[in-house]
Amino acid sequence: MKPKAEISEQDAETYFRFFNEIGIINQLASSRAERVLPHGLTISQFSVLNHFVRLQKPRSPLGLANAFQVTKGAMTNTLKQLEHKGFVNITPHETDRRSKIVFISDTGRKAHAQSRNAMFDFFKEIAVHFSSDQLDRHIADLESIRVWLDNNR
Amino acid sequence: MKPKAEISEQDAETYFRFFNEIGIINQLASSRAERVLPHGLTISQFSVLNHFVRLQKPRSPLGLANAFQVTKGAMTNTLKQLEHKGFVNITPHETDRRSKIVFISDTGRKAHAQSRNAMFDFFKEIAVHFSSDQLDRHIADLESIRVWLDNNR
DNA sequence: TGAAAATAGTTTAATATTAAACTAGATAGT
DNA sequence: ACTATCTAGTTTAATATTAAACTATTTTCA
Repeated sequence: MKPKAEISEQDAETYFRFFNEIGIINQLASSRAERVLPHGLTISQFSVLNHFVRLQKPRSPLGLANAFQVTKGAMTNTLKQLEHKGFVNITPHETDRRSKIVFISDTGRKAHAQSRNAMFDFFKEIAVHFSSDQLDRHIADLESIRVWLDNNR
Repeated sequence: MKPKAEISEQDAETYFRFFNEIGIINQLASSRAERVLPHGLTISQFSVLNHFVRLQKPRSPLGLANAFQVTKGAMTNTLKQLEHKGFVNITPHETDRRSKIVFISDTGRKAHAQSRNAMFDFFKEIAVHFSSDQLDRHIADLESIRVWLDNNR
């Protein structure tokens, strides 16, 4: 049995507001980001490109689905669109014929660079009002909450 | 022309991570909350009930849509389901025949009370690891970011 | 007062997502 | 080696959402 802390109505209100603010920020920031991204890229699609540019390694569809906490079906859809746009190459796995290997293409890299510029512009606008230091102060807590939620779902 | 701050790659990384953590937290917390809510209530539906219990005043569908930053169409859908479950009453506006007035019903209040208990249990689990004070420290900044995003979309 | 513009709500088509069923291929235990 | 189980990926049906078209009223103002 999991331990439970006692909390007051006040406390509950705080938790509720916290998740509420998070929900609205997510909605507003996502729709803004998708409006500035080129080639009709969604956040999901951009995230996959970004993953490859940062990690510099191919990955299976399932590996990507796990990395982004989405279902395999959702990743099938995202990859289908990236492939259709020519931004990733999908090849069969050498030995395991159930599996596939995905990697970013050269045009994909270009699209990623453009996307990053667009995001930069958005961030610059934010930066006028909220410094990266200011946001950085929140990240450690956000991360540990995210990890806890992930381990306790 | 909007002013833009100069930001570094590092800074951009911070902004990106911030919104990324927010996105994942939102996803995990929402799905967890919807799993514990009774009567198959979604977050959207619960939020509407919660609004009425806190504010104690009827409201038009459009007023609700604006309060929750969703489209009128989305609110039509949410209200249709709440009405179907018997949790809200929807009556025509006395004088303006384009408009409607929505208010929570008695069974709606009961469902809300149950929902609140379920949320409480969830919050209690979180509270073992993250105090309301700890989360409270983030709320002011989150709120001002939310407000800025809302005014600058 | 009458026409044009605005407002409230619904409907429609499109989209991203999930859970669950399904297919094909790999692995493990007897 | 055979069978049962597991794994990778796709497909399907359902859902919540948005933007845009549409209907019905109300308001504005010339």
